[in-house]
Amino acid sequence: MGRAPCCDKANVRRGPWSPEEDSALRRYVELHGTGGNWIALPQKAGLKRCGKSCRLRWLNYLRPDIRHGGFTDEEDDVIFSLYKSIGSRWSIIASQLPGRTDNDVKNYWNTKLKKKIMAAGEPLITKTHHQSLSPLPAVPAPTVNVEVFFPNDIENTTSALAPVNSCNLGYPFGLPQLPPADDVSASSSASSSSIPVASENFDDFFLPELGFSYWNTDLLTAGFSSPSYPPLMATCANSEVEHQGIYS
DNA sequence: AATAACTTCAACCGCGTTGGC
DNA sequence: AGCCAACGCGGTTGAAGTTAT
Repeated sequence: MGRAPCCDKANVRRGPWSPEEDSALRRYVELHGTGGNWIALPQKAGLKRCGKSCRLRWLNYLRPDIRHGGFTDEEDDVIFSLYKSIGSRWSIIASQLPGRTDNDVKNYWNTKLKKKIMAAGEPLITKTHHQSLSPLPAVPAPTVNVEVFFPNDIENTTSALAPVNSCNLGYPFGLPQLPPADDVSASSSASSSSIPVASENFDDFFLPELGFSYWNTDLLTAGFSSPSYPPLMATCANSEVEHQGIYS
């Protein structure tokens, strides 16, 4: 037995959205918000559409902050860099590109950027999502020292040495929230004596063969962040692994 | 001008995750 | 703790548009 369908397919419209449907959905969301319930929304908005379809249409096309049009070279760089690091995790990649959706980034990668990069002779070495989450038992959880620099930001440039017992070096899921301009506590924490304690899952994320394009989420949470991010440069070294790189 | 081949991207599908009960 | 509805995501599809022959 398969999964139950999310809606009654016989009684919902499918395929491309008409301008009338777009304006009905836009008007409803602008007046009432989504109410946190996409399933109930189409009926309230007078649409013969599946809630899932409404959600997708809003998120990928109708949202006011969506950017349409071609990708810039800077965006290309971000996509390629992140794809190399984390693979096809499009929602995370898109979250670093204001106004772009995961669907946009995915389509752009699959139809244009991948070909462009291959034509340029760049190797497309990456990890799939599942591979990147697989433990690597060959790498023992080490004690590491992490040194942090913010080359473009005087406020945060103070390098900080943060000894941690084990380190979940991972791509910074949820990039650091920028502290308010008058909030000095976040930026000063990077150089304070308050050492963040990393979590236990070092080998969940550590991919030594890719170099240090990974970062410790706990350190970011603790305030190792910069308004000028990227680039963020860091070194990570211990007796068994040593990496240095620039995230950009 | 016709049409085949190719490209683009909006939309769909189904699975994993989350959160409320 | 377990169930289940809803959400969110990544992979895939297919219609529409564009280019080549």
